[in-house]
Amino acid sequence: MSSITDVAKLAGVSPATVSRVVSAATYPVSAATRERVIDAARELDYVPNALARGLLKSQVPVVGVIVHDITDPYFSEIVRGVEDAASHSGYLVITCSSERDPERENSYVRLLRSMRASAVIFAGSGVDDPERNEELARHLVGMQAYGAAVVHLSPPAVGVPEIGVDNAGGIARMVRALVTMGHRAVAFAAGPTSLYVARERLAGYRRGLADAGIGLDERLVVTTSLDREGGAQAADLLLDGEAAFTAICCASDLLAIGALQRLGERGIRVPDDVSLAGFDDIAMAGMTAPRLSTVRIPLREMGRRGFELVDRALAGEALTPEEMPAEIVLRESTGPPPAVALPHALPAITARRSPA
Amino acid sequence: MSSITDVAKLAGVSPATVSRVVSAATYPVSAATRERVIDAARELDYVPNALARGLLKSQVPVVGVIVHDITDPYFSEIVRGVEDAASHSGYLVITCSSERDPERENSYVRLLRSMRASAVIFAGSGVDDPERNEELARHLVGMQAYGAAVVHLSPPAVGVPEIGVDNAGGIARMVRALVTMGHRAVAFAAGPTSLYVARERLAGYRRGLADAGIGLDERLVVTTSLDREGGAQAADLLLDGEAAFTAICCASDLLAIGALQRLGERGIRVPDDVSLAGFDDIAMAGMTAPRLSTVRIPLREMGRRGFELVDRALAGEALTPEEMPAEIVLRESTGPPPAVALPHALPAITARRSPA
DNA sequence: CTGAAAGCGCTTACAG
DNA sequence: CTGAAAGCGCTTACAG
Repeated sequence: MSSITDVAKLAGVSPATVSRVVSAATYPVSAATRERVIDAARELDYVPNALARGLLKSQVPVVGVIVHDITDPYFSEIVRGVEDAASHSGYLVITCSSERDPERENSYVRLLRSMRASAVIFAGSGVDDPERNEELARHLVGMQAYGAAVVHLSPPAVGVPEIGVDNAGGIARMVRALVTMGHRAVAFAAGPTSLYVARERLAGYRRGLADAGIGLDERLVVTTSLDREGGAQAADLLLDGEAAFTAICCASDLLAIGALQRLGERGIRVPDDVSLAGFDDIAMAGMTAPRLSTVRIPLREMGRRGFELVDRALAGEALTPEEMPAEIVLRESTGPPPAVALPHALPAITARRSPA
Repeated sequence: MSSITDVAKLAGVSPATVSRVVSAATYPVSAATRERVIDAARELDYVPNALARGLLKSQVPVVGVIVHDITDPYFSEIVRGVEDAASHSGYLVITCSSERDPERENSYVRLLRSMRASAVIFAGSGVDDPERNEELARHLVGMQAYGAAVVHLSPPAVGVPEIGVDNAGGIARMVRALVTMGHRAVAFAAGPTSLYVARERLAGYRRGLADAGIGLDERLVVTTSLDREGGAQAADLLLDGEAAFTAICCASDLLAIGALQRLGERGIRVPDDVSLAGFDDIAMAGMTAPRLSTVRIPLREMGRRGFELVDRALAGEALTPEEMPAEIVLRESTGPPPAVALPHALPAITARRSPA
């Protein structure tokens, strides 16, 4: 491994001069000297040591992204956006799948701090855990002390996110679209109330109903986990309940996909017997049969924008909160309501199945 | 930001002593001193500077994973496995979506080198590009020069991968399973021949056919891209071709999902009219309707194992190549062949649709 | 335009 | 068991 000193020797100049031509800095160096340095660097296959540089600058061009799970398409899409923007500026991105576990999250942030990462981007929604927040806050203060930026892509435990999502508006619009199709009894599969996003989306459901002048039937709101299992569970709960419904609005695509599957297992056709809508518009939403109607969030764009904010913050600019749009996209999983609503239609559906 | 010196002062000891208690090293320090240091460190919220440490050790506990696209579930699963294993050892993982572009790949590896990352794991299959390989090789030599490990999870341009996958065996077994169900005319949707994996999987198809004593019909092998679009294209090609087939074996799940969708659009039922099989067993394979029969590769496990090898290599051990198994999982997209094979059954299928 | 020198925050022989 | 000193590879005032 050749160092700056090796290059300096070979080029017959001082290390300071090599530094001046090799680093991005714009510093006057004579053309002849510059060329000799470049030749020497190439000859020695010199690659600057970012650690040494980072030690001086007290940070390295690395940004960490805290996600729930990189395997969840919602997050991998965001991470990709961050990566695209970051790599343009010569930054590397570290992925941290915290599984929403405060301990893992803290340990990741501590590691990021010890590495003097230039920034942390929180892509997942916060969970309510005062204990977590105490230690996390300490690390964040520590990071800011050496000049790192912190950006939230979703509401943090306290305060406003640098980049929010119009979660409530998105769901409200979807509910209204369903009402326009003729639905009056729209159920809602909500995520856990400990998650900010889930709460916002539930609020959107309420608002959508209110906008349409439809009263809320608490029996039509089922709270489960924000994944596929939760969706299956929600479908069962609704089907085994008393309240009539002709559409199910889900707080996430994964939830909707789980519901779609369970509905299929129970012989219920979508959208003939019931309409179904998701949220997020992950790639998978366009691959199901029928394809899912959903609310689209520009996930990748959100990641990109997240890095842009990091870049700005690093440049000393103050950040003003912004919000990503959430627009509905209607595909084949939604349609007009059936003649008889579920779960009352269940016996007929079962009968329809058996002879086949 | 307090440094080791600050802690030393507060504890009334030398920086060397602080280093000895704070770093993982097992060095004799009296219990009393140790305690004073720990108290001082806590009081100052001291977090060691990994950059300074890395400068001395000439590497930081960071490993880079080069993937095609973190958004592709095949790769995010692997990355998650690496992450799980890495975080146990206090390593951070950097994701690099190269899009199989030699330039991006080189630039990522160079960045990793400048950061003195402890290792690079190549998760994607190599592409044939001599030019790429020249620069890449230089960077890899550079990394090894400072003690970094390099691990391939798929065949590299030259040599044997540290962790291979039984691609050929997996496809061969799937072909045999289809033959057992009664199929004789099994088509194959292959990936681009420039990709090692794609070539291996094609070889598996050939072998499977040979094992079953069935002659190869070149018209039944269609070469497209390894994604959803490729799958739709493959379905069209086969359907618009002359050769009869009752099953389609795909080189990847994404390919199979694309084919499934196109088949559906053209009114063809799976598995009634044609059987369909994928490869990889990404999460999505279990969510389609019908659920996809496929060949399962333990992706996450592969990632975990990849980091374990890094760990070993870093400890100075020599690595011996190993192979991950690929086992078939039969779900609902495969079944007995229809009475009349495609594409000859097409007119009847079209007729079946129209009246509806 | 160029160089000598100090220093970023650690670790590690070397003494004691 | 503890400490003083050197050095990892850079960058940046400060001189010239």
